[in-house]
Amino acid sequence: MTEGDRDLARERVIESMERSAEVYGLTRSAGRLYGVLYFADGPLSIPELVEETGYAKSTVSNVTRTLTRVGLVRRRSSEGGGRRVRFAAERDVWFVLQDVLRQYGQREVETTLRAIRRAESELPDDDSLDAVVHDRERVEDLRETYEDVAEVVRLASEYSASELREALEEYER
Amino acid sequence: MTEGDRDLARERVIESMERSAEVYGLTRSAGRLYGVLYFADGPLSIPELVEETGYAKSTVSNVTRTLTRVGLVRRRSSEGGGRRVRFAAERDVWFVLQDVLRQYGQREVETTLRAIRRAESELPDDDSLDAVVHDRERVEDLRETYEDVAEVVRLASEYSASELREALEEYER
DNA sequence: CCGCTTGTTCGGCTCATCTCGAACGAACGA
DNA sequence: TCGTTCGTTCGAGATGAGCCGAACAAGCGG
Repeated sequence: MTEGDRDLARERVIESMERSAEVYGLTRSAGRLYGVLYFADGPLSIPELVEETGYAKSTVSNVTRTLTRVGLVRRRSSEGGGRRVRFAAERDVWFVLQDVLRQYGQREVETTLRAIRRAESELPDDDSLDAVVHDRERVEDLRETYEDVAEVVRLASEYSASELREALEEYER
Repeated sequence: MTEGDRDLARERVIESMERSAEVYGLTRSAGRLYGVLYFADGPLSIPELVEETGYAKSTVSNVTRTLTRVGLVRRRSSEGGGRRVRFAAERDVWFVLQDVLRQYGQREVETTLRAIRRAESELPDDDSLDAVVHDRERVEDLRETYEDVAEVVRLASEYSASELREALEEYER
């Protein structure tokens, strides 16, 4: 029966989305909801998602909100005049990953970089103390690496996946 | 007093390491332990780490093990013949990030890719069913993007931070 | 106006995780 | 040999997150 095969294949992918969601700091339920929406024919309402996933209505409501907030899902409110809210998955996966890169990667790296720079500027200038010189070197190393990383993340979030791939494949050290 | 300033600056950086640790799926204590080791003059033993961080001995024991397992810390066992175990931070931050990229990023992406490919091959060939064609397209899109991503992660984990930066800065679309 | 459906919010339950203290095994020095 | 120090392991307590059911607000149709 091909219907069962299709469901099985779909289920496999959705399960891997559950795992991915955890990696990105979301819940497994968020991964599943996104997966169901990803394969859905059109936007789905909350009751439909409840039917499809088995989660409680309140869970679906909360999770869809966070999914919407982080940009993985678009909220198509009240199409057709009804009060019914419908959700559609952002199906461009690279776009989603770019968003993660910006919202998590970039923010995280730049926050760290700020902390490092601030620490560096607050270190006393006393070059006679070995301990201070020692710390200064350590912090400097950190800063240099993080500056590179921040720039890499920034640039990476501006290219498409295939462009990135090309850029790295063409690069000769 | 410059001693206080130095401690403050160090504390700032360590706190940002605590946050980073959380992002990488570790605990705050792991971030702090790593930070203390990062600035330490030499390898530290567990009692010294207890003294420095205020954590219980058992906590330090457990956390240092996971830090060692993921490669952020090296275990210098029994130097000088003593039973005392000493820990040293892997101070090359980019090396650490590369490891994260490989162990988490690459593994995660490739696992997902495998799941997608498997799903694709298990989808029935029945082209008369719209639903199947529909799913096949969806899965194909996923696969193409993830193939690019997997390659990008693989390549990225082979270059240094500055090389990566250069590769992206030089790239003209 | 009333019933029905939809979506949100709130409190509570469960389960996992982090941390601790205590107990234990091991090695070293006196 | 005995006491001390070090590192690991175990069970327990606390904290937080995820999920649920119930109650509530908001529209819509009869």
